Amino acid sequence: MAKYDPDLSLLFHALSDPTRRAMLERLARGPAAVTELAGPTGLRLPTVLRHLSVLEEAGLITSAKDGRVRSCALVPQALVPMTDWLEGQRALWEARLDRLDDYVTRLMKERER
Amino acid sequence: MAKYDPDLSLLFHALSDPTRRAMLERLARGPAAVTELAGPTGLRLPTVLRHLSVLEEAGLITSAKDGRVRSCALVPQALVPMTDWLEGQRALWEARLDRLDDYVTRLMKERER
DNA sequence: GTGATAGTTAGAGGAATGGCTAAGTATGAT
DNA sequence: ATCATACTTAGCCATTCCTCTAACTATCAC
Repeated sequence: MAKYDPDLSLLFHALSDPTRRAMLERLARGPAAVTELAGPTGLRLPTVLRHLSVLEEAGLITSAKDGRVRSCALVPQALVPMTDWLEGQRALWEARLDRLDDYVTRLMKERER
Repeated sequence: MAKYDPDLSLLFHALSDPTRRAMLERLARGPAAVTELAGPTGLRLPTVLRHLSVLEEAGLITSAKDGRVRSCALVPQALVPMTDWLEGQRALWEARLDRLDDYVTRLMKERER
């Protein structure tokens, strides 16, 4: 089992860091240069660059250099594999929740007698 | 910025490992004991236990001991914070995609003249 | 109580992560 | 040509992660 899906792992890992999520939230308002993304984080540039490369390797952002400025932007479709997986799970999990409800309900009815 | 939301970080981190995702997928088919979860992974028990505790600390599963067997089960609502965040982002990202489309369309119309 | 079963705890080791400084390169402005 | 800006690269350090072995505890079955 557990044939590993590098895509999902990279994606979930990329989102597991609050700094990176904050960067994505900033980028949701439009493309931005590296320095601009660094600003609110309080982190040094090399550190920020590492975070950006994690995001880029996960396919969540693209970046291109224009003159001496590197501009970063979201890759909108990038969330799809994750939302698909979560959606699939949610469906199954809720089915289980229903069965649990049934079970509890049945238990309580037993008690009432 | 980046006021950190430990919840989301724990959740995304928990899902970033293929072994843990496989365990969740197994649990989606119903509760299971530790040894049963360990089986398909090929990992040693202490390793499996560590994965389970990551899942449990993220709030994705619960476990309870009955006799000498520990039974693990999903916590169905646990995915909600993640899907909420992703849904919020998706909305913003797609808005950006629309604007990009607009932009490209406009560019192409300019070219046509 | 003996032995097998199902976890559990403690600890070690190597790789990956997240942060830094220091020193580089490339480009725009004067 | 000089200087400031905007990254970029290289390397260090502490911590966390994933996995293991070895030894332990707690049931259950005889």
